[in-house]
Formats: sequence, C-alpha cells, structure tokens
Amino acid sequence: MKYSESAEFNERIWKTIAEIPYGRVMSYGKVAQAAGFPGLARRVGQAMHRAPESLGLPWHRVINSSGKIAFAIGSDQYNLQRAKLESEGIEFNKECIDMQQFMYQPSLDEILWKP
DNA sequence: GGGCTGACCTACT
DNA sequence: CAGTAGGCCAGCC
Repeated sequence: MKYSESAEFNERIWKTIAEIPYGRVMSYGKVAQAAGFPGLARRVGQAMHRAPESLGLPWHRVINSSGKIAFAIGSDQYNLQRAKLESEGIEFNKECIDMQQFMYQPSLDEILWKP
C-alpha cells in the first residue's frame, strides 16, 4: 500500500501519539517509525498541526531528536508545551529534556506491527 | 506542471 | 559543539 493515503497516515500518527504514556516524550522520528513510516518525520509535524482539537492528542509529548521543543524558545506555544511537560514531571536541563530518562521506547512488537 | 515550505532527521565536515 | 547537505512528501502558490 502506498502511504500517500494521507488519511491513513494521519490516523496512524495520531494513534501513535495517543499511545505515548504520561510523563514520557517521543521524537518525531520515533513517532514516524513506531507508526510504520520511517523517514517521514516531517509529515508527523504536519499531521499534528492538522489534527483536530477534539481528539485531545498529547501533542506536547512530541519533541525533536535533540531533546528540545520544536517551537521557538519564548513563543507562546513553547511556553505552553513546556508547562504541560513540567506538570507531568518531565524536567528540563536548560532548554533540553533528558532523553535517556524520558524518551518513550515503544515495544519491538509495536514497531514491527507494520504490515 | 514546477518551486517553495514545513512543530524534522541523519550523517558528515 | 556548530554548520551544511541531502532526504522525505503533502500542500499551497
């Protein structure tokens, strides 16, 4: 199947994000990989931006691979995301999150769940 | 149809 | 550690 079906893509990305447990974070690349679309990190950002509010996705648990928030430091969105993460017990070292400690690594079964 | 953009990633210099 | 280069692909001029 060609993953140009954006409806399918979005659905799986949203589902994957929804699976991130409380107090953990995941990078864009990891989300894409876990959803079965390795290499499509950029699409993840687009999918999230287009996700309806009604889904109540924990979008704040998605950060970039360097352990930082993707938004510009000091922006409203940055402050909001950071506040949400800190309220879940995630600690910041300057602007960075300790990946070793807070990165959520889905089970291999789920990674291999792709067809 | 072509070109640019984007809540990005990895690898290399 | 910082900067660059190439890659990915839907969506909007």
